[in-house]
Amino acid sequence: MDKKILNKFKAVLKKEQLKLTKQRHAVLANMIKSKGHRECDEIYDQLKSNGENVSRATVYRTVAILEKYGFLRKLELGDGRARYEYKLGLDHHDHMVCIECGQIIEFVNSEIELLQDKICIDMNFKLVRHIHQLFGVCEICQN
Amino acid sequence: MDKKILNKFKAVLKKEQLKLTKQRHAVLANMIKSKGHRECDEIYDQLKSNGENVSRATVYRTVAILEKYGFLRKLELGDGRARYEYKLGLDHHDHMVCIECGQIIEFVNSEIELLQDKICIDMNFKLVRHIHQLFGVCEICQN
DNA sequence: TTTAGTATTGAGAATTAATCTCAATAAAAT
DNA sequence: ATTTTATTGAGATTAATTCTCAATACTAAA
Repeated sequence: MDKKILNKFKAVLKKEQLKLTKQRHAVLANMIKSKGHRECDEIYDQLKSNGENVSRATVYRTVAILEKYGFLRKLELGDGRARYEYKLGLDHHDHMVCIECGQIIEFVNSEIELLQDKICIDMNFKLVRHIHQLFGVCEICQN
Repeated sequence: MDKKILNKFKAVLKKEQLKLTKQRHAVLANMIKSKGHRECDEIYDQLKSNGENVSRATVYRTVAILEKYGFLRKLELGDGRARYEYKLGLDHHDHMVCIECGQIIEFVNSEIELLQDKICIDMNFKLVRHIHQLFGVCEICQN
Protein backbone atom coordinates (compact mmCIF):
# COMPACT_ATOMS: atom_id res chain seq x y z
CA MET A 1 0.00 0.00 0.00
CA ASP A 2 1.14 3.54 -0.76
CA LYS A 3 3.08 4.82 2.21
CA LYS A 4 1.35 8.19 2.37
CA ILE A 5 -2.06 6.61 2.56
CA LEU A 6 -0.94 4.10 5.13
CA ASN A 7 0.56 6.85 7.25
CA LYS A 8 -2.61 8.86 7.06
CA PHE A 9 -4.56 5.79 8.12
CA LYS A 10 -2.16 5.20 11.01
CA ALA A 11 -2.49 8.81 12.10
CA VAL A 12 -6.27 8.65 12.07
CA LEU A 13 -6.29 5.42 14.03
CA LYS A 14 -3.88 6.75 16.61
CA LYS A 15 -5.87 9.92 17.07
CA GLU A 16 -9.00 7.89 17.65
CA GLN A 17 -7.30 5.31 19.87
CA LEU A 18 -7.96 2.59 17.36
CA LYS A 19 -5.52 -0.16 16.45
CA LEU A 20 -4.04 -1.05 13.10
CA THR A 21 -5.11 -4.64 12.60
CA LYS A 22 -4.49 -7.03 9.73
CA GLN A 23 -8.20 -6.85 8.93
CA ARG A 24 -8.39 -3.08 8.74
CA HIS A 25 -5.31 -3.01 6.59
CA ALA A 26 -6.75 -5.66 4.29
CA VAL A 27 -10.03 -3.82 3.79
CA LEU A 28 -8.34 -0.54 2.98
CA ALA A 29 -5.84 -2.20 0.65
CA ASN A 30 -8.64 -3.97 -1.15
CA MET A 31 -10.62 -0.76 -1.62
CA ILE A 32 -7.59 1.04 -3.01
CA LYS A 33 -6.76 -1.74 -5.43
CA SER A 34 -10.15 -2.42 -6.93
CA LYS A 35 -11.68 0.96 -7.45
CA GLY A 36 -15.38 0.87 -8.10
CA HIS A 37 -18.74 1.06 -6.38
CA ARG A 38 -18.63 -1.83 -4.01
CA GLU A 39 -21.01 -3.58 -1.67
CA CYS A 40 -19.74 -4.87 1.67
CA ASP A 41 -20.48 -8.44 0.75
CA GLU A 42 -18.47 -8.08 -2.40
CA ILE A 43 -15.49 -6.82 -0.41
CA TYR A 44 -15.96 -9.65 2.05
CA ASP A 45 -16.13 -12.33 -0.66
CA GLN A 46 -13.09 -10.98 -2.41
CA LEU A 47 -11.00 -10.91 0.75
CA LYS A 48 -12.13 -14.44 1.55
CA SER A 49 -11.15 -15.75 -1.85
CA ASN A 50 -7.77 -14.07 -1.47
CA GLY A 51 -7.35 -16.15 1.65
CA GLU A 52 -7.49 -13.12 3.93
CA ASN A 53 -9.33 -13.73 7.16
CA VAL A 54 -11.88 -11.00 7.71
CA SER A 55 -15.41 -11.42 8.95
CA ARG A 56 -18.43 -9.73 7.48
CA ALA A 57 -18.91 -7.75 10.69
CA THR A 58 -15.39 -6.40 10.47
CA VAL A 59 -15.84 -5.35 6.87
CA TYR A 60 -18.91 -3.34 7.87
CA ARG A 61 -17.11 -1.85 10.84
CA THR A 62 -14.00 -0.94 8.91
CA VAL A 63 -15.79 0.58 6.00
CA ALA A 64 -17.66 2.83 8.43
CA ILE A 65 -14.38 4.06 9.92
CA LEU A 66 -12.88 4.63 6.48
CA GLU A 67 -15.90 6.63 5.44
CA LYS A 68 -15.87 8.72 8.57
CA TYR A 69 -12.28 9.78 7.95
CA GLY A 70 -12.57 10.49 4.26
CA PHE A 71 -10.93 7.44 2.71
CA LEU A 72 -14.18 6.18 1.29
CA ARG A 73 -17.45 7.65 0.15
CA LYS A 74 -20.72 5.89 0.81
CA LEU A 75 -23.28 5.71 -1.97
CA GLU A 76 -26.94 4.94 -1.50
CA LEU A 77 -28.39 4.02 -4.84
CA GLY A 78 -31.85 3.23 -3.56
CA ASP A 79 -31.64 -0.54 -3.83
CA GLY A 80 -31.19 -1.14 -0.14
CA ARG A 81 -27.51 -1.93 -0.28
CA ALA A 82 -24.80 0.60 0.51
CA ARG A 83 -21.88 0.95 -1.88
CA TYR A 84 -18.47 2.38 -1.12
CA GLU A 85 -15.90 3.91 -3.41
CA TYR A 86 -12.36 4.93 -2.68
CA LYS A 87 -12.07 8.70 -2.83
CA LEU A 88 -8.99 9.94 -0.99
CA GLY A 89 -7.12 12.39 -3.16
CA LEU A 90 -9.36 11.82 -6.18
CA ASP A 91 -11.47 14.46 -7.89
CA HIS A 92 -15.07 14.74 -6.85
CA HIS A 93 -17.76 13.30 -9.09
CA ASP A 94 -21.40 12.34 -8.88
CA HIS A 95 -23.35 9.44 -10.35
CA MET A 96 -25.83 8.50 -13.02
CA VAL A 97 -27.52 5.15 -12.52
CA CYS A 98 -29.17 3.20 -15.33
CA ILE A 99 -32.50 1.87 -14.08
CA GLU A 100 -32.41 -0.89 -16.70
CA CYS A 101 -28.97 -2.42 -16.33
CA GLY A 102 -27.71 -0.92 -13.09
CA GLN A 103 -24.62 0.57 -14.71
CA ILE A 104 -23.10 3.43 -12.74
CA ILE A 105 -21.67 6.32 -14.74
CA GLU A 106 -19.68 9.10 -13.14
CA PHE A 107 -20.15 12.72 -14.05
CA VAL A 108 -18.45 15.94 -13.04
CA ASN A 109 -19.85 19.44 -13.22
CA SER A 110 -18.13 22.23 -11.41
CA GLU A 111 -20.85 24.76 -12.19
CA ILE A 112 -23.35 22.68 -10.27
CA GLU A 113 -20.90 22.36 -7.41
CA LEU A 114 -20.53 26.14 -7.28
CA LEU A 115 -24.27 26.74 -7.36
CA GLN A 116 -24.67 24.20 -4.63
CA ASP A 117 -22.11 25.97 -2.47
CA LYS A 118 -23.85 29.26 -3.10
CA ILE A 119 -27.22 27.90 -2.01
CA CYS A 120 -25.67 26.74 1.24
CA ILE A 121 -24.00 30.06 1.88
CA ASP A 122 -27.23 31.93 1.17
CA MET A 123 -29.20 29.71 3.50
CA ASN A 124 -26.50 29.65 6.16
CA PHE A 125 -26.21 25.89 5.92
CA LYS A 126 -22.82 24.32 6.62
CA LEU A 127 -22.43 21.76 3.85
CA VAL A 128 -20.65 18.55 4.82
CA ARG A 129 -21.41 16.20 1.96
CA HIS A 130 -23.90 15.80 -0.81
CA ILE A 131 -25.57 13.25 -3.02
CA HIS A 132 -26.47 14.06 -6.59
CA GLN A 133 -27.73 11.06 -8.49
CA LEU A 134 -29.41 10.95 -11.85
CA PHE A 135 -31.59 7.91 -12.49
CA GLY A 136 -32.56 7.08 -16.04
CA VAL A 137 -31.80 4.92 -19.05
CA CYS A 138 -28.25 4.72 -20.35
CA GLU A 139 -27.27 4.99 -23.98
CA ILE A 140 -26.91 1.23 -24.43
CA CYS A 141 -30.25 0.37 -22.85
CA GLN A 142 -32.08 2.85 -25.06
CA ASN A 143 -31.39 0.60 -28.07
CA MET B 1 -60.48 14.95 -1.38
CA ASP B 2 -60.09 17.30 -4.33
CA LYS B 3 -62.12 15.92 -7.20
CA LYS B 4 -59.43 16.37 -9.83
CA ILE B 5 -56.92 14.39 -7.85
CA LEU B 6 -59.43 11.68 -7.07
CA ASN B 7 -60.37 11.42 -10.73
CA LYS B 8 -56.76 11.14 -11.74
CA PHE B 9 -56.29 8.42 -9.16
CA LYS B 10 -59.37 6.60 -10.44
CA ALA B 11 -58.10 6.85 -14.00
CA VAL B 12 -54.71 5.43 -13.07
CA LEU B 13 -56.29 2.58 -11.15
CA LYS B 14 -58.65 1.72 -13.98
CA LYS B 15 -55.87 1.76 -16.53
CA GLU B 16 -53.86 -0.63 -14.37
CA GLN B 17 -56.86 -2.84 -13.51
CA LEU B 18 -56.58 -1.93 -9.87
CA LYS B 19 -59.50 -1.23 -7.59
CA LEU B 20 -60.32 1.86 -5.60
CA THR B 21 -60.45 0.60 -2.04
CA LYS B 22 -61.14 2.40 1.21
CA GLN B 23 -57.54 1.78 2.17
CA ARG B 24 -56.00 3.25 -0.95
CA HIS B 25 -58.25 6.24 -0.66
CA ALA B 26 -57.31 6.70 2.97
CA VAL B 27 -53.58 6.62 2.27
CA LEU B 28 -53.79 9.12 -0.55
CA ALA B 29 -56.07 11.42 1.44
CA ASN B 30 -53.69 11.29 4.37
CA MET B 31 -50.69 12.14 2.20
CA ILE B 32 -52.49 15.09 0.66
CA LYS B 33 -53.59 16.46 3.98
CA SER B 34 -50.40 16.25 5.95
CA LYS B 35 -47.72 17.35 3.56
CA GLY B 36 -44.25 16.53 4.72
CA HIS B 37 -41.54 13.91 4.46
CA ARG B 38 -43.22 10.87 5.86
CA GLU B 39 -42.22 7.35 6.77
CA CYS B 40 -44.61 4.48 6.12
CA ASP B 41 -44.93 3.70 9.79
CA GLU B 42 -45.85 7.28 10.49
CA ILE B 43 -48.61 7.11 7.90
CA TYR B 44 -49.77 3.80 9.33
CA ASP B 45 -49.86 5.08 12.91
CA GLN B 46 -51.73 8.20 11.92
CA LEU B 47 -54.38 6.27 10.01
CA LYS B 48 -54.75 3.90 12.93
CA SER B 49 -55.25 6.69 15.42
CA ASN B 50 -57.85 8.21 13.10
CA GLY B 51 -59.69 4.94 13.42
CA GLU B 52 -59.07 4.03 9.79
CA ASN B 53 -58.39 0.38 9.23
CA VAL B 54 -55.31 -0.02 7.10
CA SER B 55 -52.55 -2.53 7.60
CA ARG B 56 -48.87 -1.78 7.43
CA ALA B 57 -48.54 -3.98 4.33
CA THR B 58 -51.23 -2.00 2.56
CA VAL B 59 -49.57 1.29 3.38
CA TYR B 60 -46.35 0.04 1.80
CA ARG B 61 -48.22 -1.31 -1.21
CA THR B 62 -50.25 1.83 -1.75
CA VAL B 63 -47.38 4.21 -1.38
CA ALA B 64 -45.51 2.26 -4.07
CA ILE B 65 -48.43 2.65 -6.47
CA LEU B 66 -48.74 6.34 -5.70
CA GLU B 67 -45.07 6.84 -6.34
CA LYS B 68 -45.13 4.94 -9.59
CA TYR B 69 -47.88 7.16 -10.94
CA GLY B 70 -46.48 10.48 -9.84
CA PHE B 71 -48.64 11.30 -6.82
CA LEU B 72 -45.76 10.86 -4.41
CA ARG B 73 -42.03 11.17 -4.49
CA LYS B 74 -39.83 8.77 -2.60
CA LEU B 75 -36.90 10.17 -0.63
CA GLU B 76 -33.95 8.16 0.59
CA LEU B 77 -32.17 10.18 3.22
CA GLY B 78 -29.59 7.58 4.05
CA ASP B 79 -31.03 6.46 7.36
CA GLY B 80 -32.48 3.24 6.02
CA ARG B 81 -36.09 4.36 6.02
CA ALA B 82 -37.86 5.63 2.93
CA ARG B 83 -39.83 8.87 3.14
CA TYR B 84 -42.60 9.98 0.86
CA GLU B 85 -43.86 13.43 0.05
CA TYR B 86 -46.90 14.49 -1.89
CA LYS B 87 -45.83 16.08 -5.17
CA LEU B 88 -48.65 16.06 -7.70
CA GLY B 89 -48.95 19.50 -9.24
CA LEU B 90 -46.37 21.02 -6.94
CA ASP B 91 -43.14 22.66 -8.04
CA HIS B 92 -40.03 20.56 -7.97
CA HIS B 93 -37.57 21.01 -5.15
CA ASP B 94 -34.65 19.17 -3.59
CA HIS B 95 -33.56 18.71 0.00
CA MET B 96 -31.04 19.79 2.57
CA VAL B 97 -30.80 17.56 5.61
CA CYS B 98 -29.37 18.68 8.94
CA ILE B 99 -27.10 15.94 10.26
CA GLU B 100 -27.55 17.26 13.81
CA CYS B 101 -31.30 17.60 14.22
CA GLY B 102 -32.62 15.80 11.16
CA GLN B 103 -34.54 18.81 9.92
CA ILE B 104 -35.35 18.70 6.21
CA ILE B 105 -35.18 21.98 4.32
CA GLU B 106 -36.38 22.32 0.75
CA PHE B 107 -34.47 24.24 -1.88
CA VAL B 108 -35.11 25.11 -5.49
CA ASN B 109 -32.57 26.01 -8.14
CA SER B 110 -33.57 26.04 -11.75
CA GLU B 111 -30.03 26.66 -12.97
CA ILE B 112 -28.93 23.37 -11.48
CA GLU B 113 -31.90 21.65 -13.05
CA LEU B 114 -30.93 23.02 -16.44
CA LEU B 115 -27.31 21.97 -16.09
CA GLN B 116 -28.45 18.56 -15.02
CA ASP B 117 -30.63 18.22 -18.11
CA LYS B 118 -27.74 19.35 -20.27
CA ILE B 119 -25.41 16.72 -18.83
CA CYS B 120 -27.95 14.04 -19.63
CA ILE B 121 -28.43 15.26 -23.18
CA ASP B 122 -24.69 15.42 -23.73
CA MET B 123 -24.20 11.91 -22.43
CA ASN B 124 -27.27 10.55 -24.18
CA PHE B 125 -28.80 9.50 -20.89
CA LYS B 126 -32.60 9.53 -20.63
CA LEU B 127 -33.25 11.14 -17.26
CA VAL B 128 -36.22 9.78 -15.33
CA ARG B 129 -35.72 11.15 -11.84
CA HIS B 130 -32.99 12.52 -9.69
CA ILE B 131 -31.88 12.94 -6.12
CA HIS B 132 -29.97 15.99 -4.99
CA GLN B 133 -29.46 16.13 -1.28
CA LEU B 134 -27.20 18.39 0.73
CA PHE B 135 -26.15 17.08 4.12
CA GLY B 136 -24.75 19.49 6.66
CA VAL B 137 -25.52 21.58 9.72
CA CYS B 138 -28.51 23.89 9.68
CA GLU B 139 -28.49 27.48 10.89
CA ILE B 140 -30.04 26.64 14.25
CA CYS B 141 -27.66 23.78 15.03
CA GLN B 142 -24.62 25.92 14.27
CA ASN B 143 -25.34 27.92 17.43
C1' DT C 1 10.62 -8.51 25.29
C1' DT C 2 7.49 -9.36 28.66
C1' DT C 3 3.65 -7.75 30.69
C1' DA C 4 -0.43 -5.20 31.45
C1' DG C 5 -3.94 -2.74 29.55
C1' DT C 6 -7.13 -1.91 26.02
C1' DA C 7 -9.24 -2.46 21.60
C1' DT C 8 -10.70 -5.87 18.12
C1' DT C 9 -12.35 -9.82 16.20
C1' DG C 10 -15.63 -13.54 14.69
C1' DA C 11 -19.71 -16.42 14.87
C1' DG C 12 -23.99 -16.23 15.20
C1' DA C 13 -27.96 -13.90 17.30
C1' DA C 14 -30.69 -9.75 16.96
C1' DT C 15 -32.66 -5.94 14.63
C1' DT C 16 -35.39 -3.63 11.32
C1' DA C 17 -37.46 -1.96 7.07
C1' DA C 18 -39.73 -3.92 3.63
C1' DT C 19 -41.90 -7.78 1.13
C1' DC C 20 -44.42 -11.97 0.67
C1' DT C 21 -48.15 -15.61 1.50
C1' DC C 22 -52.71 -17.02 1.20
C1' DA C 23 -57.32 -17.54 2.88
C1' DA C 24 -61.01 -14.35 3.67
C1' DT C 25 -63.11 -10.21 1.81
C1' DA C 26 -64.44 -6.41 -1.06
C1' DA C 27 -64.85 -4.07 -5.47
C1' DA C 28 -66.18 -4.20 -10.36
C1' DA C 29 -68.28 -6.25 -14.21
C1' DT C 30 -71.94 -8.83 -16.13
C1' DA D 1 -77.79 -10.48 -7.80
C1' DT D 2 -74.13 -13.07 -9.19
C1' DT D 3 -69.69 -13.90 -10.87
C1' DT D 4 -65.14 -12.60 -11.56
C1' DT D 5 -61.07 -10.61 -10.10
C1' DA D 6 -58.23 -7.85 -7.19
C1' DT D 7 -57.20 -6.64 -2.33
C1' DT D 8 -56.58 -7.03 2.30
C1' DG D 9 -54.48 -8.29 6.87
C1' DA D 10 -51.81 -11.06 10.07
C1' DG D 11 -47.98 -12.83 10.57
C1' DA D 12 -44.05 -15.22 8.42
C1' DT D 13 -40.04 -14.12 5.64
C1' DT D 14 -36.19 -11.76 3.71
C1' DA D 15 -31.98 -9.34 3.63
C1' DA D 16 -28.83 -5.77 4.95
C1' DT D 17 -26.79 -4.32 8.81
C1' DT D 18 -25.67 -4.11 13.71
C1' DC D 19 -24.93 -6.16 18.11
C1' DT D 20 -22.99 -9.38 21.77
C1' DC D 21 -19.34 -11.12 24.28
C1' DA D 22 -15.70 -14.38 25.09
C1' DA D 23 -11.33 -15.19 22.93
C1' DT D 24 -7.56 -12.84 20.70
C1' DA D 25 -4.35 -9.37 19.00
C1' DC D 26 -2.34 -4.84 19.21
C1' DT D 27 0.32 -1.15 21.76
C1' DA D 28 2.81 1.09 25.11
C1' DA D 29 5.34 0.96 29.20
C1' DA D 30 8.60 -1.21 32.17
